[in-house]
Amino acid sequence: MPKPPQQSTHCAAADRSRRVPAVRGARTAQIYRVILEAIVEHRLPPGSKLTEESLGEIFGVSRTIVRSALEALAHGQIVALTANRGAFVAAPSVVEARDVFSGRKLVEPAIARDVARTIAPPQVAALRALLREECTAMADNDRAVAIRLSGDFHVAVAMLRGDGVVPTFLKSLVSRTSLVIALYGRGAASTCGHDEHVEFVAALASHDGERAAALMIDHLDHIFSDLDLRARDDRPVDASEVLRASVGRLDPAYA
Amino acid sequence: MPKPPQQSTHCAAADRSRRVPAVRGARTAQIYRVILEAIVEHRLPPGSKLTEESLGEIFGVSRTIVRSALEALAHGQIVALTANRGAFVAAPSVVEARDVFSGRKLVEPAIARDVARTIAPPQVAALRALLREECTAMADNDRAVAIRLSGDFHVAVAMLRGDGVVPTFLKSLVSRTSLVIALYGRGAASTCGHDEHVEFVAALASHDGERAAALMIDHLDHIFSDLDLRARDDRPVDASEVLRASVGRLDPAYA
DNA sequence: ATCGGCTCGATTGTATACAAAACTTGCTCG
DNA sequence: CGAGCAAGTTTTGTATACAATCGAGCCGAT
Repeated sequence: MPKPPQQSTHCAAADRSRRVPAVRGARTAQIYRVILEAIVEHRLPPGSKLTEESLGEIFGVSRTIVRSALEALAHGQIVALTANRGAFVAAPSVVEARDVFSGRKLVEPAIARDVARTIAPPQVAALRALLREECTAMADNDRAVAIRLSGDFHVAVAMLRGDGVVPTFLKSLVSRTSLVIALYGRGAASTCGHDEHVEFVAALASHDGERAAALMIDHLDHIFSDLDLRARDDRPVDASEVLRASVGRLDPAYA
Repeated sequence: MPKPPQQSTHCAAADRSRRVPAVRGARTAQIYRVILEAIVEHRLPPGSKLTEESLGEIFGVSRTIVRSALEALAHGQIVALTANRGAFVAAPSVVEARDVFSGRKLVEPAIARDVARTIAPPQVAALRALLREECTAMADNDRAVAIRLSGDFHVAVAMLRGDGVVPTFLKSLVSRTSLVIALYGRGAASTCGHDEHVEFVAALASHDGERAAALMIDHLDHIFSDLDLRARDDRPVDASEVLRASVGRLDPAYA
């Protein structure tokens, strides 16, 4: 009988920038990441069809790998799988949209309270650095990146308690929030909670957990109330085009 | 271009008892469920090897399906995949064990506060019914079922707010808790928070959110402090045997 | 006796083949 | 002109084949 692997040293040391949920191969993880990023940055709108074979062609792998990545994405509700119909970028219903925000409103204030207690100056500085990036992106009118950074901020706050289940959960909620905004967001309002982020960091820095929690709730309410919850029909986009562009700026391995 | 599927009506209607995270086929879901149950009920101890081919033989499917189920389980950290080595029942490290409890202590009190506000008499009755089941199982000395029901109780509380992301997250934490107990639990202490459950329901019934939250924290602390966090080496068990038994009591389709 | 290396068997990683299902298109008929 | 049907095409679902990798056991050298 084979020996079990040594106990996992938590979430091991070195991964590149963003960790990816347990996905077997490196290639699967790569594809997972590229597709997720395209979705989160609104380059692939909700409802877009993700055909296994064309994805496989783009990434230079067989459907086997692509399927694995799609299943992983489906697990996080980023992609919807329909039997015999295939994979589509998820289009959260209004009910699901409410659910995502209800989840965030449950978890994030609790995180804020926790973090406010233990946060140290260098961590405050790190958050402020993120805010500056956000600011730059908004100044450049780079909407896609601004959306992503805005989400990254919330995740970064959660990660101050260390990586773990809660940050992972929040990551998934943040990604889905991006989908909700893609579907129901109107105009620029949804992206620019920037000032609210600044104020929130101030509350954290002064160890005022209650205030931080309250600000977080307001912030989430604000984003939510800026939605127009009547179904939109963004017309789907050709996934091949979008992803082929992504592959351009990847490791040479995927030339 | 194919039309995207209609927006998901939240978490669609009919599944059998327990829902399963987005897994494509019915067969994959079935296998997922059987393995998960065996793990949660401690019939498959942490570290057990799950060989694709033997599982495939047991369930009468090819490795393709088994792999899919294993990947889904790995996504919830119930199973650990190691490159070129295969799948093992996860053996959470001490760090991970702490993380799981820290996640639960963050989320469950918040849930409790929320539920206490809105709970109605029939829901209280439903929880009490669950408690009676728990009691029965403990009286019968049916440890495996008692463990599962104890977890089910926590999930049931979360589901009072409706199905959604938070209950799903909690389900995953509860499953992992079961693994932690399998590894580090000592004696019967870990299972029988039964009295604490009773008291907790009383707090909910009287709409005392603060008390319910406090009781929940105590309860989780109690379970956690009953652990012996020095690594145990349960010797792994033959997965084939255990699962073959499970298959016995399944749909005739898997004869 | 122990350590290092080698070969063999077992198991996973990936691609591909084939079957089933769904979508498309074009035709017929009302 | 539109609805309905039918063959053909595309795409998914599953099994299987083959290559790559890992671990175990054996052997020989120190």
